[in-house]
Amino acid sequence: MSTAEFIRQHPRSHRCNDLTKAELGRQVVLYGWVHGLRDHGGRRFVDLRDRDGLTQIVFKPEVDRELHEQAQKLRSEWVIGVAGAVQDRIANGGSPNPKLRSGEIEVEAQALEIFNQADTPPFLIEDNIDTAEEKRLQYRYLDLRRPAVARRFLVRHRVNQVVRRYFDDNGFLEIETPFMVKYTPGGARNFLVPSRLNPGCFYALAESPQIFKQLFMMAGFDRYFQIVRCFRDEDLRLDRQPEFTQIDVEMSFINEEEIQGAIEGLLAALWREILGVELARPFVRLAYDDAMTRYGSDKPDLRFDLELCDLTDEVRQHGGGGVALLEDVAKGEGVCKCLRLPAAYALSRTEADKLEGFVRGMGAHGLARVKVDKGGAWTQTQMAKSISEALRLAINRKAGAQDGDFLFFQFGEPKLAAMVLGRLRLHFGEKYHLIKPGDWRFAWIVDFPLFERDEKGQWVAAHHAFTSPRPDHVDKLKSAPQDCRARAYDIVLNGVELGGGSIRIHDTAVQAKVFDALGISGEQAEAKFGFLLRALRFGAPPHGGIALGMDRLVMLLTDAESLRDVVAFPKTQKGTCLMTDAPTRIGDELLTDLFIRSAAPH
RNA sequence: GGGGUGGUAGUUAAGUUGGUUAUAACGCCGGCCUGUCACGCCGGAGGCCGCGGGUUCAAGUCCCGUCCACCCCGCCA
Repeated sequence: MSTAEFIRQHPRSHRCNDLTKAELGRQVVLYGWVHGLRDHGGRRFVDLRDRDGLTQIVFKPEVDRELHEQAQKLRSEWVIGVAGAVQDRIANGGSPNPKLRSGEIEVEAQALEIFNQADTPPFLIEDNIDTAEEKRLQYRYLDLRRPAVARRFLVRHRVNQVVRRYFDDNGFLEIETPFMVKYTPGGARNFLVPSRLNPGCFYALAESPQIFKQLFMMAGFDRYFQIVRCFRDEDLRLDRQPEFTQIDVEMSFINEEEIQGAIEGLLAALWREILGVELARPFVRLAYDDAMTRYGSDKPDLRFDLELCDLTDEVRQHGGGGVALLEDVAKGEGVCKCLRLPAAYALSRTEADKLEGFVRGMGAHGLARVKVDKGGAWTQTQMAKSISEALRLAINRKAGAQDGDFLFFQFGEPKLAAMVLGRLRLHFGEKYHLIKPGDWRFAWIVDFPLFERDEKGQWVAAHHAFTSPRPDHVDKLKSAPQDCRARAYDIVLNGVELGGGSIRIHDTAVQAKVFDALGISGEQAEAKFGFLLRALRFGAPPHGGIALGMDRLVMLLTDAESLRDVVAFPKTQKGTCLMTDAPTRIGDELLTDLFIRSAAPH
């Protein structure tokens, strides 16, 4: 029988996970891949797999001798169709398999069609394999067959559907924005697309729909969302791909609370429908400064304590306490921060020494530490000997140091000191298993600075140039930019930044003041964002929005270790696709058509 | 651009101070097996030790370079 004939005579009736005792006695047709084979001579078992699950097929010589013979030829990953009867495993003299949804039944084969044979796959199509990711990416279509991997994409699909239904129910319009947009310098690097029709000109691939979604508000669309691909030509990380998906949202006539409420509603719907978990709302709000001070991060993992403390004041009051390392802090340069590891978490001296290398890898100059002894004395390092008693006692008091605790210190540049201890905190959280599974700690990080200094000391927008300052800070834009706070917010979950957004500037006068504070001239602003500024003058509603990292969301919902696990065809750290070999060199003839000459070394 | 980890049968790993024929498990191939589901038993095949150079009587092992993958910093509003 030909494939076409078999499919015509035996159209698929079920998927592998559909069959349970409810279908006993039914004639069914299943299509799928040979997942496993067990040959007992007189009984041949095949585990048939499709995207949903497994069903056991049994071939019996007394039912059809020829079919039973044919089954001997089957091999892993062959593609077959089977028609037969659903039977009770126990009644057939077997035993149920509690690991399978279909584990109480099996299908007694009465017709078999081999649609395709298969080479032996380079790795097993099973959940718990230990194969290098390199190999898995090279044969991604095989990796995607593995049930644990496939499951993540079924969840990803569910997320898409829940998001669409939620926003539709709440009056949001889903409208696409262009991928090929005008290049604007600053921010993330853009991928460029040459314009054949406009020699020497390039489009940029949109790093986000930011400006377009604001223009939707000016168009009066009021509430917008989009599940949209974004492109950034930056270095990759565990949680960063050059193309990624955002759930992009913008609303008019609202404030921070309304946007945050809408997103909390969305996340609650997702957690309810995907995980069956009811989230407590509203989420915690945490000021940026508090997050940095207490957790050393603007995306703190709130599932465990081990908070940092700031010792800058103590060090200054005691003039550095005779510790050479603290002299700069005492003179007013930089900060002194401390992480206390309670005695309950056993850390050997060797392990403590090794942490030095761990923090140096993050750019720290070193890791000063002491061990607290009885009565608040310090031991183990030079700093323990040289410090004045007064400062030592002051630090013990501030840090709450007890006998047997370790204290780890960072001095100097505030952000680096916070980051290093923040990462050390995460390291301890992991090392001592302080995180319990199934704990979802959402938080809104608020009161962000409006500006930050770039490497040249220039003030730049911390979020982006259209972020609204707090109304009471507009007067300080020029005089005290470091004190200006933005109407911006990040949503953080378990130490992962899920997304961020802001209330935008809708007032041309305020926008001009922000540009002025950023040192952007009227002409520069006009050249870069002229169309947006013009739109502001034609009746812009108060508006604001947010974008959520959709891939990261799925990563958290599926407990994936990497963003690559939830992207169907991800790129490697060098931005290549191991399956297709993209990107490739392009010949001169083709480049000539695009008016491009490559300067790459050959 | 910088720091780190790794690369040995199809896969995952072991491989001592440089030494004779490079091991194992799983997978694969052949045979047996009527209730398995990580089936079991018997037998077998399978290697450019990432690539290039160097040291040496001798290199999977030591040295230099390079490529690839991963983690981190910078970068990413």
